Amino acid sequence: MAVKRNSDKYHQILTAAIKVFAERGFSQSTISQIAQEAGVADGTIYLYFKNKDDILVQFYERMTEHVSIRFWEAVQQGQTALEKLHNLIHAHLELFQKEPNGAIVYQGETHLQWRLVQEPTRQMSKMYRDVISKIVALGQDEGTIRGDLYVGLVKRLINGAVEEVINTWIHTGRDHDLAAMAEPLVELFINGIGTPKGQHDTGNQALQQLVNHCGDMT
Amino acid sequence: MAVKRNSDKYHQILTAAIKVFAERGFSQSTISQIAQEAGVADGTIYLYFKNKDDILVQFYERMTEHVSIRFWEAVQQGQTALEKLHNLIHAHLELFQKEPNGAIVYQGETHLQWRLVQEPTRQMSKMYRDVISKIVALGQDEGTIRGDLYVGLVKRLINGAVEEVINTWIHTGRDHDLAAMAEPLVELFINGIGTPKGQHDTGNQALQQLVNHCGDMT
Amino acid sequence: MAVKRNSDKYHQILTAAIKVFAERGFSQSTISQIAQEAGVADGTIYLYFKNKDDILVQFYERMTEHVSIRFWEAVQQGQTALEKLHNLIHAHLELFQKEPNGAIVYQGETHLQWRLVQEPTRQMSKMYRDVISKIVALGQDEGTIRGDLYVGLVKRLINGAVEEVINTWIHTGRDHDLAAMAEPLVELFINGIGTPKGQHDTGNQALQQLVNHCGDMT
Amino acid sequence: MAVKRNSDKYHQILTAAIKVFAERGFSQSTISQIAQEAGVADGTIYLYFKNKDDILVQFYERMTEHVSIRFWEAVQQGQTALEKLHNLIHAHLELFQKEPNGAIVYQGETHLQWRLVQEPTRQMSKMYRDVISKIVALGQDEGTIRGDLYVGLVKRLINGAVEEVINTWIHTGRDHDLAAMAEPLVELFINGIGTPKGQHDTGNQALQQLVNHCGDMT
DNA sequence: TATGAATGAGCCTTCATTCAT
DNA sequence: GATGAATGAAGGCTCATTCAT
Repeated sequence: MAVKRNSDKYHQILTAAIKVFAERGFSQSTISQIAQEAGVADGTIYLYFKNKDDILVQFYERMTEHVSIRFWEAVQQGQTALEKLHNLIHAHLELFQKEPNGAIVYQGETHLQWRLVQEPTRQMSKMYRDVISKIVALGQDEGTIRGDLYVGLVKRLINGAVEEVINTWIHTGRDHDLAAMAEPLVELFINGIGTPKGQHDTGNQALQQLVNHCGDMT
Repeated sequence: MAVKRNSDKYHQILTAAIKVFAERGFSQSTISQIAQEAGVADGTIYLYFKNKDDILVQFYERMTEHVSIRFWEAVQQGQTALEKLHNLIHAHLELFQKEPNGAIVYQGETHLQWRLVQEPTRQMSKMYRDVISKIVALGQDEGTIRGDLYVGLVKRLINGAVEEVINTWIHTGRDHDLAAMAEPLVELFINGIGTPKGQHDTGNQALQQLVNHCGDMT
Repeated sequence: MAVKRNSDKYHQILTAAIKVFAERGFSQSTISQIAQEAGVADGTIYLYFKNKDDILVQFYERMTEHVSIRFWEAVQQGQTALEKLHNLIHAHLELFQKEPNGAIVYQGETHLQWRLVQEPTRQMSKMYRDVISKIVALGQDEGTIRGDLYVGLVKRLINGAVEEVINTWIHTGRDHDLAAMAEPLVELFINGIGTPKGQHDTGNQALQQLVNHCGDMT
Repeated sequence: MAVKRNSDKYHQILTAAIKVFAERGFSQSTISQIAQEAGVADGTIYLYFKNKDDILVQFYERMTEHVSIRFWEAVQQGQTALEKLHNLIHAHLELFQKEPNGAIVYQGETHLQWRLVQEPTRQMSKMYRDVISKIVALGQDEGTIRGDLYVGLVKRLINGAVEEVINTWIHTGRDHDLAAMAEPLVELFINGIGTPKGQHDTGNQALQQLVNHCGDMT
């Protein structure tokens, strides 16, 4: 344990572990498989990690930190709310596209290893919410984003949709360009799937009622 | 195996298993824990299920079938596309709210036990896509849903958002009314988070460009 | 246990058990398999047999008794020692040819289930020795069988050869006529594989010494 | 599995296993018993053997090879057919006397674990037949062994008798000198149990007929 | 008598973890 | 630091046996 967490071996093992976890799932992966993938002896792993769980935990901690930095960075590089939102989603997709193993593990094990990764997951969730919150506020200032939004729900809408896009990508052979989905996604978030409002009189009272009613939430 | 799959014991064991799986994850759950929870002997489980995997598989098969029926039912009970969409999402949320353990297992193990539940998962995904597809087509006929939509993405948007809402509910103690989230969700899907289009001149050219560009997808 | 050991069910089960034992070996056979083969419920077996071991034990007891009777009968139907010997071996081969499952179980499990079948096996061995002993004595009286024989060894010679012939028959698909091997076997027992003694002067002193030396045993 | 098959531990475990198998039979033996007998942990066995079956298989393979070498060696050290036959049988008895556990397992499990040890058993059988075949041919050249023999049957005669002698030895406390049985056995094989042919006129026509008839086989 | 669902002890096997080298 | 043989606890699964019907 006195071994530095930045040595080559450390990263070698962590990378190998994530690859194995991605292929077989955390519980179905064995220390031996990780050791073999990393090209080290089984025992060596215990010089860098407290135990098997610890590998996952350290991955989550690093992933959370890495993602946080990258997301804030992406958001800052946009001027308008819309640009920021686009950059956020693009960064999200790009990151997971570049590190598909990390993506698989991150998205797959989050729910199952809840106990282990509770804390990093909470941080990640909070960070995402803060980012969205900031973008929404800016957009509202700009007049490009509606004022009557429940940010918590918007965060779930965006995060859920993005993760579902990533999941589909993972399970369909990862052949298409994931990052390219950022634009159509943003467009859907902004405009919705309904016909432009105010442009025509829908005459459909029930729909208007439902939509109006739905819009009450703040 | 010669024992009926509709007996009391069968459901007793399946229910117990789902509860245990929800609490500890499939891989961390033991047959003994399930047996204890079900109030039967370990060996009894093997009179109703081929092996541990089979419990999960049978749960998925039943869940898929149940959900399919329920979703189509819900959609049929709506007149307009909007009503149908609302009913679908409400049914989804309500179902998982009523059976939180099933929800946890279903959403949690899908990715990890991919090998085992591949087929049911594919069916479920296809069913969801078909439902969305039908609603979108109807809405386009009605003039309430945009014509320039990529249904695959819409499905991911809606499904992802709904599942994220469920996940959040699961991980926050399940205290609020999950089904009540249907209306605000639908409203977001329909109207998006942007300000009503055409009502004001945004003056922000970059945004318009981005949004316009995004809108190209068909 | 109060159930008669001569009812139809009893024989039905015993026959089924021997068939299953012959196919899979005693240890690899299950009560369920036997029950299925016999067309009865698992529990029914325990009305006729104390436990699984008891099935084998009762088979051995019956087999031993049956074989004893048959062998003595065969021997009595011969006049000369040679005829008796031939009849014995023919009966042995014929019996096992008619009941190959019994043969397989009898020959296969004898050594392995030694503890269980010790007593019947001892009886069988003793009976065989007695039969051979009687035949040898008669032959010596007749002048057709050598006087300088160690009966214990003769019994092993004959019994071993016959059982090996049966084993080979079992493991080669049981296609040839087993009982027909009686005559050539007897001929070998009587005349040996050496050239007729006294007919030629072997000139090979070492051989004569060895054979003479061997002949010392009484 | 990556562990050498010639290490001390390997032999330690194999020896222990054969001892346990000899005492209780293969099916009734447990890995724990073997581990305890070998003085290792249960898991250690799986570093050297794929599974329980593999222990038996490896034993058979080694036994077959060892026996083959030893038998051919013994045969080569004899000059005449008779000497060779004697050496073969003596080697057989001596080998099994020195390793009684191996003998018990080898003779006992051959039939029952047929599936597992089919191949080694076939090799052993073929080897034995080849050895006998060679000896018989030599003896016929020398004029010491009859010309009208069916080698297959001779092999069964000799092998069966020798194995029966070994079995009896095993089941009678192994107190007498097994190897010493080689000479009387050979003498019986060569001369048979009948009175010397041609020395006296047996007057018993039926016997002569039978024996003559039997002798027809080639 | 007959049934067969239920039981639970016991076994094979895996694998995280340790430690002597 | 690095190794990998050794450990042994734990889990999935089987199956002989029982017993309520």
